[in-house]
Amino acid sequence: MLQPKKQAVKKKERLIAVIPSGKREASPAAMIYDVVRQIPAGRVTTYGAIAKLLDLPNARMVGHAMRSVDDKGRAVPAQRVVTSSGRLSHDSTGSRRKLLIKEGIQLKGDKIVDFAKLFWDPAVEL
DNA sequence: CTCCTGACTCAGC
DNA sequence: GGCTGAGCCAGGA
Repeated sequence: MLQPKKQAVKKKERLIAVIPSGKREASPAAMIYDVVRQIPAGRVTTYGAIAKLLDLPNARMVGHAMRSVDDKGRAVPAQRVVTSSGRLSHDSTGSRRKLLIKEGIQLKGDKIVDFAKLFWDPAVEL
């Protein structure tokens, strides 16, 4: 999947500890929001990484969670979440791309330059 | 409650 | 590197 992975250690427990009590595993979406919110500016992660961290069988729900959040106007940096190929998906107006660039991330078209270096692995960093 | 859709990913060509 | 098809689930209608 991803090369820069140092150690694919599951730190689910640790992550959950960071999540405000009350949410927990009430709904997978809630945990996803928390993870995404912890992505530092200037770094990016993938749907798959998050899905793996939370032991979700498919990364699709991560995207759906983002979508829902977006509709709700939630404060979640969805622009820092990309596909496993390091590309932006469904960047309707290119607004996400702009945000990333503003954070110092270089993009070639819809693909992230040095994706491997900018990749932020929640399982390792968290 | 059932059906449909979809911010994805992986294996195969 | 790119395209195609299939699998996976949650949330909305």
